[in-house]
Amino acid sequence: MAKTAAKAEFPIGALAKESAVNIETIRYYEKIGVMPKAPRSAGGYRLYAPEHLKWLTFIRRGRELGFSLDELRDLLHLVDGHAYSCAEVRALTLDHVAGIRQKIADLKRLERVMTSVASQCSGRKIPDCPVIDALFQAAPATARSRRSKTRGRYV
Amino acid sequence: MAKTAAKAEFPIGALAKESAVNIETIRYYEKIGVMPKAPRSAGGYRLYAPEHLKWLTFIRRGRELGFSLDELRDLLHLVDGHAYSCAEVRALTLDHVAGIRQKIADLKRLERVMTSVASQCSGRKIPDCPVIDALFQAAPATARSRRSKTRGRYV
DNA sequence: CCTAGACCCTGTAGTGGCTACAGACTCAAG
DNA sequence: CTTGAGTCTGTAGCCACTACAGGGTCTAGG
Repeated sequence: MAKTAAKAEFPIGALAKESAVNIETIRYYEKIGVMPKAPRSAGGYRLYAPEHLKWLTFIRRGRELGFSLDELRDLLHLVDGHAYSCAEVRALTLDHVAGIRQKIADLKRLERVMTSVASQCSGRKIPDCPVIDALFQAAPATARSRRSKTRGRYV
Repeated sequence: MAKTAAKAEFPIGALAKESAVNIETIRYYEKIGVMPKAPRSAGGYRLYAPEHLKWLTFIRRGRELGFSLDELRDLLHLVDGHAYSCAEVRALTLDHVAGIRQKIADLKRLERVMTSVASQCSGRKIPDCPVIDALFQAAPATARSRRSKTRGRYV
């Protein structure tokens, strides 16, 4: 446990448990450069320090709040270099909120359509279902269906 | 235009234009069995009839309403065999609506968190941003973060 | 010292729903 | 017969993981 090493190193399994992030995901994060490369033991095991846990927690939280790994990488580089201003970060965040609002609006529209269509269902065993009919009709214009960047289907 | 063929056959490009679905996507749909295999011309071109357009419109609409291709395949097989009851379809639809509501709720929660965090930003150029601080803190329990089936990140 | 078993390693392939290419072929008009 | 638009197949890429296979390492107990 104490050899020549720094304070309190731990292997990837412990980091996974602490952070509630999968081992494979951690390795993946390292591979794509979202997590820094961990130093290795003589046998090739990754060795982590508390900073890594903070870093990973940041990523997990960010993912939960809907940031992409790309965005988080940028954010982390900003933070790591202490070169960020609160205004920068807020701008990024508000951008993000705008995206979320858009998604909520889209989903609400969807909910309205689906509900109204389903409510017309008779429940009888005939091939005359309004849901099916609705699906056979082309959509009315579908405005705003290609927003750059936020191109995910999210549904 | 009229050889020995049936009424009004057209190639994939026309179908793509009519349906507003990409050519590649149509071929992909055929490959994975969501679209039926189209008959071919002597030279190997796919030939489509109006039924195919209806079928594809159904898929596009369904996708816009958030059905997965799997769900649509089932739906289409039901419809194609005329074996569906309106009740069956309604059940599937309402299930779907429930999923949408869940997503809306999640996104609203997200929006609230992000907005409140961003609103605390001073805009000054110091390394003391509440967004960053929030990201460094572990999430509070994160209840309901693993709902089977609806496992997409949707954000 | 040896062994068992828990842990870790790399690399590859799969998920969903497409999109984008390369390189070859077909078709219709001039 | 040529030209150029359209089409063909097959493969690889996107995102953010997840799930293996087939090996190596570490450590506690005998």
